[in-house]
Order: sequence, then C-alpha cells, then structure tokens
Amino acid sequence: MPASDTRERILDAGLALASEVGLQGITIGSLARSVDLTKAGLYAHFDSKDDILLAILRAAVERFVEDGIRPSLRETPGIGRLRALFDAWLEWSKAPPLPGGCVFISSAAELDDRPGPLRDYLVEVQADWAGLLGREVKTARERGELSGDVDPRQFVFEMYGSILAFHYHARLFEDRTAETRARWAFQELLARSGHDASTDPKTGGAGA
Amino acid sequence: MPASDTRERILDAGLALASEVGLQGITIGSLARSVDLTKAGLYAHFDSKDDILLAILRAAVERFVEDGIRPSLRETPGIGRLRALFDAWLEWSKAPPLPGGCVFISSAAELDDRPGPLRDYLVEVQADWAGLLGREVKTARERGELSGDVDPRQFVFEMYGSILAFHYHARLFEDRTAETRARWAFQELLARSGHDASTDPKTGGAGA
DNA sequence: GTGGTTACCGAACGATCGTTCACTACTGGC
DNA sequence: GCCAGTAGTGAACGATCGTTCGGTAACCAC
Repeated sequence: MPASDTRERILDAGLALASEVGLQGITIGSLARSVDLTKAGLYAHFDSKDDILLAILRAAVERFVEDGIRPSLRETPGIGRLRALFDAWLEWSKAPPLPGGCVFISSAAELDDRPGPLRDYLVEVQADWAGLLGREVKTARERGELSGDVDPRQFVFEMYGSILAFHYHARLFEDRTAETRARWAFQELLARSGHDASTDPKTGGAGA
Repeated sequence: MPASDTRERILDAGLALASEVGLQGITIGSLARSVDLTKAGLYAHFDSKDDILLAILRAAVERFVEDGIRPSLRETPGIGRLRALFDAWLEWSKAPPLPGGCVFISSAAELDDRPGPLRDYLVEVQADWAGLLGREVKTARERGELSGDVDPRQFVFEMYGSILAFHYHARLFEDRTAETRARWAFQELLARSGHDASTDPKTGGAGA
C-alpha cells in the first residue's frame, strides 16, 4: 500500500474503458471519473495522457502474458503448446477479462495510421507474439507433427485470420457460433498442414 | 451543379479522413478545414455530426458496390464470381481508394461497442455482404464447383479471416507479403472445399 | 426589381479537452 | 516537533468540441 495502489486501480479502470471505447476513446475526464479522482489526481501517477495510454497497453500485455502465454508454456513444445496458445488467444479475445473485446485488436485499427510511441509499442508486442507463434510452428514441424513444407509465417497469418474473424463476427454480428467457427478453422489449418487429428487426445479426430 | 456539388466534396474529404483517423476520429472542425469551409458551412448540408458520419458510411458503401460488387456480378455465377468478389474485396481493403485502409474494418472496431444508428447501419451492410457471399458459395456448390458438404457460413467466415488478417498485417506490420498470403489462404480455402484448382484458368493450379 | 431560397461566413454558445498550479492533508524519518 | 515527500483537491488555463444564430451574397421566379 505504500507503492501506488491507486495506480493499479487507474490501470484497471483504464483497461476496462479501453476495451469499450478504444484506447483513443479514453479521456482524462472519463478515466478520472471512473476511478473517483479529479483529473489532476491522475497526474500524481502519470506524466501525460500518452503516458497513461502506454501504461494501459503495457498492463494489458502483462495480463495476457500472465493469463495466456505463461500457462501455455507448460505444455510440451510443438502442437500441444501451439494449441494451448491458440486457445488462450481465443479466450483472451473473448473477454480479456474486459467487457469490450481485445484491446490489441481494437487499438490496432486506431493506431495503424498514427505514428508514435504507442503504435511502436503495439507493433513491437504483436511482432513478438507472431514470432513466438512462428517458432512454435517450426518446433512442431521439426518434431514431425506438421509436414515439412509448412510455412510458419503463412501458418501464423492464418491463425490471425481465425482470431480476427472471430472477434469481428462475435462483436459486430453478435454471432454466437463465431467461437466454434474459429476453432474449426484452426483445426482445418492443422489438418491441411499435415497434422493427423485422429492422434490428438483432445478432439479425438472429431470437429470442435 | 444546382444540386449540392459541395456535399460530394464533403463526403469525399470525409471518406479520406475516416480512413485515416477512423469514423469517430472525424471532427467537425477538421472536416471543415479539409474542404475549406467553416464549421457552420457543413450545417448547410447536414443536420448533425452523426448525420455526416452516416452519410460518409453510405458513400463508402456506394463506392464499394460501384467499384467492387457491380463489376463482379458480370462474372458467371459460382466460383468465377466468388473469386472476383474476393479480389474486389481485397483490392478495396488495400486502398479504397483512400489512404488509410478499409473504412468498414476500422469503423467496426470503433462501433462494435457503441449502439446507435451508425452501428446499426454498419451491421446491416456487413450482414448483406456476408449474405451475398454466402449465396454465391451455395451457387458454386450447386454447380458442382465446390463439394456438397461445404458450409457457406463457415466458408464466408474464413474469407473474412483472410481479408482481416491481410488488413492487420499490411497496415500494422507494414508487411508487403500480406497480399500474397491472403490470396494463398483463399486459394487453400477453395482447394479444401473441393475446388479443383488445376481447372481454373486464372492460376492454372499454381499458387498466387 | 422585389421576394424567396440556397449556400455560406463570422461570432458566439456551453461543454469538455489535456495540462498546470497553488494548496492541503497525511505519512514516516530523525 | 519539524521536515520531506506522497497523494490528492479545486480552480483555472487556452484550445477545441458540436451546435446555433444572424447576416449576406448569389441566384431564380415573376
């Protein structure tokens, strides 16, 4: 409690707000109101609005690493871990545990045209994530779980496709079948990449 | 020229602006400045800001229909038309002919949490589009160009995935290979849906 | 050439934006 | 008991937000 307990509260509220109205949609006033502080009170913990937004983005990353990536790393390398990462990713996109969808996806659309430290950080984080996934694909390939001619970057591209389509369908269309469709798409991706689904303990060869 | 020529200019500028900063990022002031009018001047043509945003969205739809959908409808129904629609979609997402990417994708992320006529219209338009694609898949299936057990909605879901992943990779990562990857993903989708690529005149069975 | 309509300007409205400043409680160290 | 630092308030800053209002040129009708 000596170290800023309030700072955490601000970031919590900021994350919730960001997922609803987008990162750029956050306002000093609205954020202050949602943590029951004055606008000036925020400046006791942060230097500027950009500083706040960056901290919020960092907090989101921290949570995703904690809740999604770290547990997945306990799975055995290769297909098992890849599948765990996909599940965690999907789960995060569903409710991260925020009301308004994945912060990274919504902020990507806002930031992709606006240069600056915020965009730089998002790009860096997403590149890291894509790199992590790509290496796992390679591992699976080396272990013979995926066929030798699988292109890791193409594989990751299509993983992104499943997640993004899920996010789009679930949030805009409010399509309840979106999650099933995303899982099915990933399963198909695995199958045509040479993975024998019938040997998979989780799904036993059947869909979703 | 009696009917508002200026109105067109406003919508043109609005479209360009929307693709850069997002629909919600548009400001009465910035829009007025970019068409060399006063803020009050805009109110000679529109009732409110929301009215403007809606008109911009409608203008975007009109263009997409004109440039993308209508030409594609000249293709023979089935795979040919489906392929043309995908190409038009991809082309539009690339540069619609705006500097900042696809307006529908970027505004979807902003609007998915904010109820109102704007969101309603976007959902309606996107549902129409998904419906159009779905019917074309069905036609292709009936003509025997796709296998009988293809699920149109799943097929369209994965088309969305390719386009969204393209948009994400191209705009955020500035990945030059994104277009090729999206085309490849679609080709794969066709292939595993029972389409014999070797009979396709365009690609002759080879990739991209 | 007078009257009405359309297209726009310039100024102002209250609200909110991000930020700064002076000030005040409360805390622990000595 | 004083001092330094932390956490926060409340008021104000200039800028900009979306919107309204009064006025004014230009055009068309008759």
